[in-house]
Amino acid sequence: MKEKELRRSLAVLPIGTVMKLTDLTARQIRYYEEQELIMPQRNDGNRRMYSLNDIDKLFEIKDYLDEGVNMVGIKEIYIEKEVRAKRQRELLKKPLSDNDVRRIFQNEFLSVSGLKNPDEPSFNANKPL
Amino acid sequence: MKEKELRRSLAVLPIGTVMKLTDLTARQIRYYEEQELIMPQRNDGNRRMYSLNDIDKLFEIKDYLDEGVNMVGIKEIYIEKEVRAKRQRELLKKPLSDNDVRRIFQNEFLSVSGLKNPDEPSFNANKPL
DNA sequence: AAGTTATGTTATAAAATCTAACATTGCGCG
DNA sequence: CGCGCAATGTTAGATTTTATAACATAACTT
Repeated sequence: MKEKELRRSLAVLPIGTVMKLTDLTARQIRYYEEQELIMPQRNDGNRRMYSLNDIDKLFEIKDYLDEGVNMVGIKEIYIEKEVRAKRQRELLKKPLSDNDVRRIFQNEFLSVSGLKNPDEPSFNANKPL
Repeated sequence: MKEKELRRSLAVLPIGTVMKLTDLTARQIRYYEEQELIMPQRNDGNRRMYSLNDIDKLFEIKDYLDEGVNMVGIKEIYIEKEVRAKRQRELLKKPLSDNDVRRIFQNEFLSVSGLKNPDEPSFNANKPL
């Protein structure tokens, strides 16, 4: 699946196409970039070029906004996501120790039972960080 | 797989992107269109917009040209291909009669044995049609 | 040698995008 | 209520990309 990942991350779409696909305005798309939610590449002439992954992310952003999450919240969500992804990558490298397994199991259990996961910082979009 | 087909046929790429992906010049890409080998869509502003299928086809065209096939030859190849595809679509609709099966088997046999397939018209790129 | 094919090159016009600034709208809050 | 900020709209002017069309050319065919 390395091939597919590469394709999805190829920056081949100009902003006009992205507008049509996502039903967002250029202003919105550039604003989300300003907020560092997406980082499109630039071509030789300084035009923004987007990948399919960028498209996916824009749809996600749209959904979050519809749900009432603000920019800061969305940023926070992606930071968390990245932290988790990195942790996951680490796990894939080294096999788990018994201790890791216990810790992971405990976290899972707490999450499922509806208790607060100590790893998941509380977050309120309307209160400043 | 209907979803994937749709995505592959979505016209989302401007010619600049296609140039980079295929390593063809704009002149070449437009010329192949003039020859009716590809038919990109146009956006509201009359700019050509290409799909992933178009990209695939351009790579194929490149390969044929490298092999020494000329435009007329490539056109012929695609006409044949389309005929076959259409026939295939028909087959998928109605179950085969015993006669169909025999005929198909025989054609397969002739092809594999290196004999001329009566269905495949002889074609010489350097002779006029 | 002349014609044809595939491609290069150039000029001119139109469309798409960029940045930056100012405008507007809706919402939380003292 | 009225202020302030967040998200988005709008506009202007510059730059880049693409379109069409015409003419040029190199390599083949005949």
